[in-house]
Order: sequence, then structure tokens, then C-alpha cells
Amino acid sequence: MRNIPEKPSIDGLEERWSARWEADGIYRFPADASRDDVYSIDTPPPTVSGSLHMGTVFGYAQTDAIARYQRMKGKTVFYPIGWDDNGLPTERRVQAYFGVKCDPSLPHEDGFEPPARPFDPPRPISRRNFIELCHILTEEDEKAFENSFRILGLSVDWTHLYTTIGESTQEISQRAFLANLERGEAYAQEAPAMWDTDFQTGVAQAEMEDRERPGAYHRIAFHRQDQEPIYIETTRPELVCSCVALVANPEDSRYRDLFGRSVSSPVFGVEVPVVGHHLADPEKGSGIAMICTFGDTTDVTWWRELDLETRAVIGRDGRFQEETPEWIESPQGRAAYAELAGKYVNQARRRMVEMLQDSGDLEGEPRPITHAVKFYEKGDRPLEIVTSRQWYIRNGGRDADLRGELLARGTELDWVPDYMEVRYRHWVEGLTGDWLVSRQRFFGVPIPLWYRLDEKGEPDYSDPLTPHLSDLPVDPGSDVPPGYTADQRGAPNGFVGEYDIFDTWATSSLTPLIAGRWGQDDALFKSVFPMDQRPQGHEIIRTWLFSTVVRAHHEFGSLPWTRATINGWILDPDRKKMSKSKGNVVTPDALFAEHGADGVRYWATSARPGADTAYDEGQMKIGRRLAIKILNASRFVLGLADDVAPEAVSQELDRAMLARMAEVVGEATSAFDHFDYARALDVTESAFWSWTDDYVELVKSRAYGEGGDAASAQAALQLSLSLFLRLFAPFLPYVTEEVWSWWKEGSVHRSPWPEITEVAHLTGDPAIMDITAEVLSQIRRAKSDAKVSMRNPVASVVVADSPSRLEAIRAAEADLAEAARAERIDYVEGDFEVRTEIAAPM
RNA sequence: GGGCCCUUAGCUCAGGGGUAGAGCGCUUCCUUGACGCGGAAGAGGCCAGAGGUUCGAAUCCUCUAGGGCCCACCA
Repeated sequence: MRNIPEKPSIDGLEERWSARWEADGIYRFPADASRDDVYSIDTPPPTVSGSLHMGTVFGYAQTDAIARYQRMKGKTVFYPIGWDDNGLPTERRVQAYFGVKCDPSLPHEDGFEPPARPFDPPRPISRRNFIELCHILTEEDEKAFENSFRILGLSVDWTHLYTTIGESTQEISQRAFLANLERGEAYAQEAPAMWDTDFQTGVAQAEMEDRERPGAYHRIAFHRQDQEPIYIETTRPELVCSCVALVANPEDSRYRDLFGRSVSSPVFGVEVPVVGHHLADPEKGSGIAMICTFGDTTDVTWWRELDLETRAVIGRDGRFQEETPEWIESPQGRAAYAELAGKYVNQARRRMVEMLQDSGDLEGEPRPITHAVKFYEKGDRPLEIVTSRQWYIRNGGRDADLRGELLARGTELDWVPDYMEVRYRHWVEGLTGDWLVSRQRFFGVPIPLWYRLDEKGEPDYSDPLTPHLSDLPVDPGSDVPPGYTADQRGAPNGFVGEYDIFDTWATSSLTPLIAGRWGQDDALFKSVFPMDQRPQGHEIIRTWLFSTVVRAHHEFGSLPWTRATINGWILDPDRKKMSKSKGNVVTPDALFAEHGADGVRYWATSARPGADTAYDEGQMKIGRRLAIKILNASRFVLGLADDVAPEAVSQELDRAMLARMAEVVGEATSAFDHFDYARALDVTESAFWSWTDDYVELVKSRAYGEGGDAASAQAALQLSLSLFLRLFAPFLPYVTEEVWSWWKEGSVHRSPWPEITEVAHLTGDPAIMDITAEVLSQIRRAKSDAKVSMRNPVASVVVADSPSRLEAIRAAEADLAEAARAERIDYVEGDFEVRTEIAAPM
């Protein structure tokens, strides 16, 4: 009747059961769910470039354990998944793979076929064609990712798969932005912004990082009217030509008499004012600094607050502009600038230093230092500050009220672990400007706007043309705004499309809306939003988490989810975040093959929520061993007898064991309710090993029917096995499902989470279990010391202990004697001691 | 420069006012009637350091030192 394999194995369970789960649709989200019954998870869409990273496996396995627990608790779990295929990494791969480059001004080419080999030289194609190629290239990776996730055993609903470049996503992204625009939360501005000269795009504050770079202080003389030198120190001497003022602290007596006067710049002879500002630090350098437009973000602050001129010299390509600026008037100055024109920053710096040395305005040698320089996190060259027209979404960076509201959202959110909230708070408190969402790139969601052209063909940016919502998604590079015809593109009194696209985060910030099909499936959205859980890594609190909060706050006046669970990182043996560049790349698929998906999941779910964790294959081996043990122990229990009614449990030891089981169920449930899946696993695992080592050994003979109450032991074993399988199911979905299938109908993953009430009426004094196990352990020790087999008979055992404990042992005497192979057990009162007299070997 | 987390057995980590815990590794033994992808037993630690609070501190507080991370206007 039970179909138990002769030699059970955990190999091959992944393919078999993942296919079965999909065929049976056991993780499918029903169309008619009501919000109260739903547990919804805003799963991170992993970036699909290259192979699945172990860090991803780590975090997703943890979330999956929680999802499975909630499902077994009776929740209707909404567990969608997406692929983040939108953005620069894909764009770069497509360019190289097909030999194309995107020219958004080109019209869409119908029937464009991807080339068999890359075009050489690269062929320009329209943005829409380019995006089609991105789809083609990412499709393969997405298949591989999906397969890995299925093997890992994620209980996601694959019918709710989305991609961040997909049409439905673009529609939502554009519609959400148009709503922001209409409410005034989105705006465009011509302003200095951080700019990557390689990628030639603006960059948001959240995407910048500091890197330590060698630099040098150059002590440079400006000159007063009386030719007296005023020394400034700068790491960027090449920007002397864009200097608009010198600045010192108003309290600084050394420079007080200079305020309001002007000095002339070396080499160029441009007169600039000397101004005072509290941000000027008397301790830094010579206490007086040159303000350039723009060398760093402090320059922008000074420029804005002191209302200074704009003298930009570095172009979007990172080179000094060709034409000599009009503010350099002297012939020598203009000649000097010609030396810099067209040069990149580093070349210009070297030439400028030479010119300063020649003119005698560089005092001493440059003094080498190491300083932090801002980089785009994906870039290789320091960011420059370039004035450009960019789109922004208000995020509280320039508005104290909004900032306060967003800080309140951070407090409202339930953080697991709770100390992660400070990262959010510090980020929001430290914002210096609104969120720059436009990118001068191609592979992303287009900003859905056009601009009117006047009679001279000049665009009017003040009043953009917007699409009909029913036409979304649109590509303004190839689609035409309402009321216009295609031939009016670029013509006087016609229109021009917005070239920019949204930053990846501008779309990723909408994942709860995308997964919930906001505005596309109202019933679904209503049943899942706001979501219950956002799982993610701590390094993207400032980006993904914060931006999602901003969008939900603007659109719904609520949080996007009630709880954020923050997972840690995988650290390599050097205690650094594990990264592909380190070389020791292990693909998850290889680990699944070696340790089983259950083994890998065991490692991931052993880690505390939020804790950075060492990459440890040893831990996976332990998980694999546990899975095998479950298989074998189950085979033993289920091979003993057919189902025995729970009421058959009568023996004290059996009741004691079930009392311990009730405690385990309580502790594991409580741990899960606090999102501490690791503790739930730990509690269950320890109990399981005691169960096999002690309880199973104690009752084995009786359960075989070799004396005593066999039915009681069999019923207790079956009851406890049922509990263990369900307690382990969120962690080890394959082995538990396999065993469940030998025995029960349906999936263990759709069966109810264990309740204490299942065994509460069958429990006894748990101390009997503990004390009996303790005595058995002492007898084993004696055998081990005597270097004899555990099956070696024992002539006599004398247990000394307190009367109450002796009574407990007596309650299990028959089982204990049988397990110990003891002919007799005697009892004396006293301090705990077990005297064992080993019999001669048989 | 500011902040957060961490520091417990050789290793990976639990514990979080009342006699130091697990697994791995190591040592010894067992030869298999659920399990050699086994089983039993053992050795191994001033809980980073210094002060304080307390009858009592690995645990709470302060400082110090290491490690990691986040942030910062980088002249």
C-alpha cells in the first residue's frame, strides 16, 4: 500500500517534484482571493545578465521559507517574480553581441532581423529595434534563471512573471510618471547634475559612490590689484579657467579685507570676486578656495547660494570645449586656453600645471594626497558636473515637509531586523536634492513626452505634450503625439520627442504595482496591495526600498508594503562580499547537483535574518545529510505498520516524546511569526536529531512488535513524523514532499502547518524523555569506554538519582533496558550516577 | 568625520543577568535488522581588552582595539 523505495535517495527529487508542482499548480494565485486571506510578497526582480549569483540564491531561499510557512498557515500567498532586464548592463551586452548602436532619432524598422554575426562597423538602429534585440538576448538568460529558481524550489507563481522592460511594465511606468507630472511631483530642470562622461548620462545621488583616488594639492597664486599673491590650494588646477570666485570663511581675519574686492586668475588673467561663505573651512588648505563651475558639489552650493556666474568648460564627452570662452579676454589667456581645448581632464591638468610653472604661479611641487572622488557605481572615470536638462521626482531632498513625511513612512514600516531602519533614516536625512530619474541612454522605459516646436523649430520645454493613457506605452522617438502627424516631427510648428529614458530605479520603484498589475487588473491589485513583505538586501535600501516608498507615498499616500525583511550578504573566506570578479565563481546549478537543492537551502536558511554569512559548503553538506536522514528515518517509521490511530498512544515515554514535540511546534511557530526562519529550523533540527538518536532507539524493539505496546510506539512515531515533515517543509521542500508522497494524499506544501492541538491530548511528562535519554547516553558512554559494540549486552545497570527522577526512569524501564541490551536495571537514591556493568561479548 | 552591525571552542555560528552551547573538523570506538551519503563517545573556550552597574556579567552601561558595512561639501 505504501510505495517506499528500497533504497531511497535525494538525487533527482528536484526535477521530479518541481515539474509536478508546476503541473498541479500548487503555488498558483487564485483570481478571487480576498485581501484578508492574502500574504503578498514584492519579490526583487534579479538582474538577468550573466549567471545567477549565490547571493541571490541566499536571499530568495530565506524568503521562500517564509512564503511556504504562510501558505501552510492557510494564507493565499501572492508570490510573483520578475526579471530586471532593463538598463545598462543589458544595453552594453546587446551592442557587443549584435554589433549595433542605438540611435533614438531613427524610425522603427519593421521586420528587422537580428544579424547572425555582429555588424562591423556597428549599425545604427532605432530605439524600438534596439529594445527588441535586448528582448532576444535576455530571453535565453531568463530561461536559465527560471530553471535555476525552479530547481532551488522557489514556490513562486510563474504565471505572474514580469520583466522590467516588458510592455505591461512600460505602460505602468509611464502612467505612474504622468500621474507624478500631473500632480507636480515630477518636473524638469536645467541644472548642474552629476554626469558620467563615458556613459554620457546624468546619474542619481543613490547611484554614486566614493572611491579613494590619488590626487595632489597644487598651491596656486591668484593676484590682487597690487600684484600681491593670494594662494589657494586645489586638486583640480585645470579648472582655473572656469573659476568664478574665491571663497573664504567670513570669520577668517586673514581674508576679511579682501571680501568685495576682486583678484585675477593666474595664466588667464580673469578678474574674479572674493566672497565669504560659512562652508569655507579655514582649516582646509590655505583657508581660501577657488569656486569653479563645476569642480565638485560644494561648488554647486556656492554657485547657487552666492548667485555666481556660470563658466562651464567641460563638455558632456569629458573634454574641454573647443571654442575659447568669452570670459577669457586677454590674448595670453586665450592662447593658454587653446592649449587645453579638446583635451580630457587628465591631459588638461598636466598641461595646466606646466603653464602655471612657466608663469611662476605654482608654488612648490604638487603635494600628493589620497582623497575620495565621486564615481558612478558602474563607471570607471570620476563624475563631472554638467549643466543639462533633467527630469526629477520629488523625494524630500529639497522639501522639509516631504522629507518629514517620508521619514515617518520609514518609522511606520516594520523592519526585520529592526536596526535596518537607521540606514533608511540616515539616507533620507542626508538627501541633497530631488531624485534624478532621466537618463540619456536607450534601453529603458522612454519618458512619454513630446515638445512643441515654434516657428523657428525651437522646442518649448515649458509645456510638454502628453500621450493618451490608452495609447501607453509610447516611444516618443517613433510614436506621434495626439493631434500631430508623423511628418511634423522636427518641422517648424511641429513637435520633437523626448530623447531620455527613465533610470532603472524609476521603473523598479514600481514593482508592487507591476506585480499587482495596477490599473490593468483592478481585482488583483485590490487583493494584494499594499503588500505584506518586501525582501531585499541592505545595500539597496537607499535605492530600491526608498524609491518604492516615494512612489507609493505619492500615488497612494501609503506604504507599498507593511514590512521589509532585509537579508545579509554572502561573504567569501576573506570576509568580503562575494563577487564574480573574485574568480572563485561557483554556479548555483553546480551546488544543487552536489549538495541537493535542499542542502543549499539549508545553508541559506540557517543564516539569521539580516546577518552577513560566510559562503560555506560544509553547511550545505550538513543540510544534505539532514535530508538523507529524514528519508531514512521516514522509511523506518513508515515501514513498521500501516496507519495507527493516534488514540493508541498510551505509553509514558511515547507521551513524553509528544510533549516535547508540542514544545517544538510552539517554538518553531513563534519563531516564524517573528520572521526568524533560522530559529525555526534550528529548533526543529535539534529536536529531530534527539528524536532519531534517543527516542527512535528507545522504542525500536517495541515498535517492531518484539514486546510491549507496539501500537503506542507506532502511533507516536507516525504522529511525530507527520509533524517533522511539515516543520521541515519550508526549508527542505523536496525531501519532505518525497516522504509525504509515500504516505499521504496531496502536497505537504498545501497541508496545514502543525498545531499543538494535534498532539496536546496525547502528551505526558516531557522529563521522562529527557532523563531516559540521559541514562541511555551514560550506558553508551560506558560501552564506548569499554570499546565494545552498542549492541553488546549489559549485565546490570544501577541508576542513582532523586526519587522523582527515578520514578521517571522507571516509567520507561522496559524500553530503556531493551535499547541498552540490559538484563536488569536497579535504582538507588543519591546524586545522579549510572553504573554500568558490561557483560562479556556474546 | 558621523552612524550601524560584528568580535563566544581550530572553523562556521547560536545564546543574550544565575554551573559555557551546536554543527563541522579532530581523537577513540562500533560493522550495518531506517540510515557507511552511517552510528556512539571524547578532548577542546578567562565568551576581543579595560573599567563600571549588580549578591551575581559572555549577557546591561562606558571606553578602547580589531573586522565589515552605510553615509559625508572631495578646496
